[in-house]
Amino acid sequence: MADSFGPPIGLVLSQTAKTVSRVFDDALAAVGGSVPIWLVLLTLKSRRPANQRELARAVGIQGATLTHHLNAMEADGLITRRRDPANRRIHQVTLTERGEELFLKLAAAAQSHDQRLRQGLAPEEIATLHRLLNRLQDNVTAEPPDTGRPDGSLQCPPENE
Amino acid sequence: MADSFGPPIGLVLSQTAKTVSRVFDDALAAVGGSVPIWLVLLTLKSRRPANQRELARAVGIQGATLTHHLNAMEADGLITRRRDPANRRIHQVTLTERGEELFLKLAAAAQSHDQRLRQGLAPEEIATLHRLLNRLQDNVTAEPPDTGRPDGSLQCPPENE
DNA sequence: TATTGTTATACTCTATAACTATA
DNA sequence: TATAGTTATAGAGTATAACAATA
Repeated sequence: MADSFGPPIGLVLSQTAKTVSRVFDDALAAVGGSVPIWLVLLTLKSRRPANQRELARAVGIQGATLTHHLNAMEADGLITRRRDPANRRIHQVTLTERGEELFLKLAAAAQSHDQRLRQGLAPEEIATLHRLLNRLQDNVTAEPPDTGRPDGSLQCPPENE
Repeated sequence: MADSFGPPIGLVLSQTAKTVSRVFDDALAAVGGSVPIWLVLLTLKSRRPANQRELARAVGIQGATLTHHLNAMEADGLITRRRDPANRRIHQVTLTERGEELFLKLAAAAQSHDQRLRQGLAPEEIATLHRLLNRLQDNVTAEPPDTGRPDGSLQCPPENE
């Protein structure tokens, strides 16, 4: 593993993300939210997706998984789903007053979390970090080397037991 | 959120980690493993922890969670648990032949994954990435700012080295 | 009583497959 | 038949609380 130069970056990356995510989870939970809720609200506010599939894709989850979250959010009075009169298959997702309020709280928590993360880092360092992280993502999404799957479409017969 | 300078790094970090982790998961699954299994095997091989608590802490999970994984791994014939004659409370975890074999396969997959990740990145850039990621982790583990958790518990668990 | 680990239970996030309803 | 979304089900990973065994 430490073959080329140093510990596996994948390991460092996932451990860092795990630690940081837990703190973020706690911060969002402290004001009554969660990461999926935050991402859904953020996407609704910032991107105004035309339908749920688009929303799911933007959040990075499957449609059924999104439904799962939307059910909970609707039960909590954060959103409403109305059918589009023009195309009644489409459910238009809208934030309620409570949803807007929670969005603000979560946004504040997210921003505070981000400020904390940025402590002691110069803007150029942040930019470098972005660039390097994007590079990792590109490395892994483009051209599968051998064993992996590119976008999850192919199912390599696993040698699971 | 894009208040200070650019998109939240926490978001970029978690999205990158998610994408990269999924590819890594697939790579490990393709040879019959998983991330927790890999971390357990790797820790056993590299650190020879004295007991399960130490192992759990090194992997970054709770003791009960570790038991969960060890049960599955023992059922799969990857490890054995024997009581330490000197202190019969302690279960000594040892890799079986199959465990050693799987370790090698997972190590190869992990290394291949890591090489893929490093593509197009100079050693200095990798080093910079490590430094920046560690900084993020430190920022988040040291001195909690204010937003506590609802149950009032303290948040400084991992200490993942 | 303290320590080590297990069992029982449950939660969150995720996914796939089958289904309903529209078009 | 194709598209949008839901329901049903499942599985992985994690956690807490209560417990047993040992010291």
